[in-house]
Amino acid sequence: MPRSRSALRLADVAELAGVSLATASRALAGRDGVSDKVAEHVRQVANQLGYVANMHARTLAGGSTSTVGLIVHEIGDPYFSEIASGVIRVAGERDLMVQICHSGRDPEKEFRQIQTIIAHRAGIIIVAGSGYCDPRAQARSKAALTAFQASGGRVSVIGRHHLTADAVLPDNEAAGRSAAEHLLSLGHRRIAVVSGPDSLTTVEDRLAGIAGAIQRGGLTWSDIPVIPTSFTRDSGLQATEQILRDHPETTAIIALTDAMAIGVLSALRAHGIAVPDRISVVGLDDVSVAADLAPSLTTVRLPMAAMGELALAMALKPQSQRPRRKSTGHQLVVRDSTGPVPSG
Amino acid sequence: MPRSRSALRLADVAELAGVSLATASRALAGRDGVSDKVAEHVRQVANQLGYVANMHARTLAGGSTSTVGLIVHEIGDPYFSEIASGVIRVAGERDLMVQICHSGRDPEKEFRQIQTIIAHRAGIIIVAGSGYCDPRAQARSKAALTAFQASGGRVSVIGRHHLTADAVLPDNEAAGRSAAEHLLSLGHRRIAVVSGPDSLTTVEDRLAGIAGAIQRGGLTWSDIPVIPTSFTRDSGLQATEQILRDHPETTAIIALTDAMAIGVLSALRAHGIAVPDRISVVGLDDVSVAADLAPSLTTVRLPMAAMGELALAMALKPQSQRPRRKSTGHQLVVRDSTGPVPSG
DNA sequence: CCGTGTTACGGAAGCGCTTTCGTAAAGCGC
DNA sequence: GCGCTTTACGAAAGCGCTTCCGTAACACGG
Repeated sequence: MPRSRSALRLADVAELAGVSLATASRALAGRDGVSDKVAEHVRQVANQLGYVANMHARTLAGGSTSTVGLIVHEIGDPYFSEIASGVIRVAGERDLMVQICHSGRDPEKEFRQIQTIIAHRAGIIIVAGSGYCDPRAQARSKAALTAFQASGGRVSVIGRHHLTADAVLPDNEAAGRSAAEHLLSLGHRRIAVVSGPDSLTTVEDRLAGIAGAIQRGGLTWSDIPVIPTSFTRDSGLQATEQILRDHPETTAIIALTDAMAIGVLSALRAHGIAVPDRISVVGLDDVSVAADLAPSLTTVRLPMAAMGELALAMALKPQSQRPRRKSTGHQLVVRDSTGPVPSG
Repeated sequence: MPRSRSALRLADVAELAGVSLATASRALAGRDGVSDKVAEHVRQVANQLGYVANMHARTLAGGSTSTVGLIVHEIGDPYFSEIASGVIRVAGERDLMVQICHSGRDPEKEFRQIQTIIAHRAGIIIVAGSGYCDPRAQARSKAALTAFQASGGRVSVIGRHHLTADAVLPDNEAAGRSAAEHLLSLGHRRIAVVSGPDSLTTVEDRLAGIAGAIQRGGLTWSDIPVIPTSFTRDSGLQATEQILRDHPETTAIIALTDAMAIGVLSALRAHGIAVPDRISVVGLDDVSVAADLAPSLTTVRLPMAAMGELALAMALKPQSQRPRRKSTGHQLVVRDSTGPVPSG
């Protein structure tokens, strides 16, 4: 698309204010070397003219970059839109722009998006969402981000990645453990897990937490049916069909994300199976609708918006010697979808 | 934040390829005036070096802008995140970046965000979400956007605004009518409306549709309790409390958005009121969880993602003589939250 | 063989800003 | 009053790219 040329340049402001370009620039940037009187005058003229500096020129000239790139799987997914909301909120406070793009959980596409963001000379790149268990999947992205950091860019990631960058780490393992322990404490022994793509670290970690709890509960992890699918409602639904067919004795289902848990509930409702009387369901994430489902969903809350805020806040600080890592809390939220194991 | 200086410039590529800056630029832009052989060679060198052009320099130099600004109320709101998803999808196909910011439904903040987007020299600005009934509320935004268009920028809005720009118009009035007619056809006569801020055109339009249907149904619009609140779940919840208190004979509630309808359902559940046996509930929008609530929510579907796609698609076409306006469809989706008026 | 197009490329002028450097004016002690 | 530093400002050099213009090199018809 064609460039939009706003005729209004700093030169116009300078001329009208009767000062030089340099002085005008300094005045507007709030830099010193200009008397308060002149500075104020320039600012007034600029304001009155409705002048807005050209970011491109400003950045090119060696000023500062004021955009942050955010890569999410898909902004329509509540998990990511809540993270984005946190990022945008913090960005708004600092007058930064947030550029969002979709990775579609495709390492290749993710790489291309990173390239684009770098081309746009963002100062900060935030990668939200799970990393890949196989380091090779993200090798190119990693190289690009490392180069980006080497040249002064800041990177922070949300979730476990094979990247040397500041990281916000949702405690997926503890969250998984928490979900499993909750079911165990209710007496459930026949538990099934609706899992996600096993290439993702998030899946790996959550499963690890669940496995740990299961074993500590005296059960054998390998006896537990784990259905790998994708992180969507429909996958949850289909996985549930499979569980009902292959493991009819199941009394509790853990879905690795709330999105899938919604599908699980939907499938159970379609089959007329009472929740939690016959089967208990627990999710992970606590997306905002979890409380409004019926039965309301027992889940483990991860503070998505806060994670977004934190990720940007970390990136805004100067790079530290070694990458910072902040774990977020998690919190079991018991609602109506879980109950004691059915007697009999 | 400091600028990230990638040492890699087009000059480096040109030198390594043994051509001039001009030729290198042309080769990479795919412009003609370069032999295929040389062009291919330059492209290869660039690729191998991992060169990515500096957008700022490119834009400054009179190239084209490749960013679109999107203003939403709040990206965490499913209504807007679905719109954003559509915008980002189309943008991705064209290698455009999408900058998202929050207006918070505050005209002043909206104006500031527009300024920022303009400063970033976006070529396209998309304003999503309701306009304000009072033209003065958006006067400054309007002026800024008009100037933006005058200087070659493209603007499209989603929802009815007092702006001369291409518009995607969700048919709010018809949607409202549809919701009301559905309840009337089920025999409901004692209907209450959970409304939103009456400063918004969306509210005005949806109410108008409802009012029309009500009157055509032989009822008096002014007899219908309309509770103005804000567009949130919690407002829906509180409004419902008020309805139950002040209008206990109500048999059906229309919530102007699904978010509020979720709150309505929640309040009714808390009071142990059967839906739809005692009270029917209908929402508007059809956000993706509407189908998974229990009872699943009868609502009127607006194609949010498609609206986002359309808005960007329109803006990508050259400006037309008179602003284009595209109405979107709407579709009543009958689910379990509505039923015949209780006998007795 | 000359004039005229045509093609392929290089030189160089900006795009609008920041920033370094230079300089005039002002302030200071003696 | 003279030299010194300090302050307030202007001139000009880029930042990395696109694009206008100029110029060889070559092909063509007459």
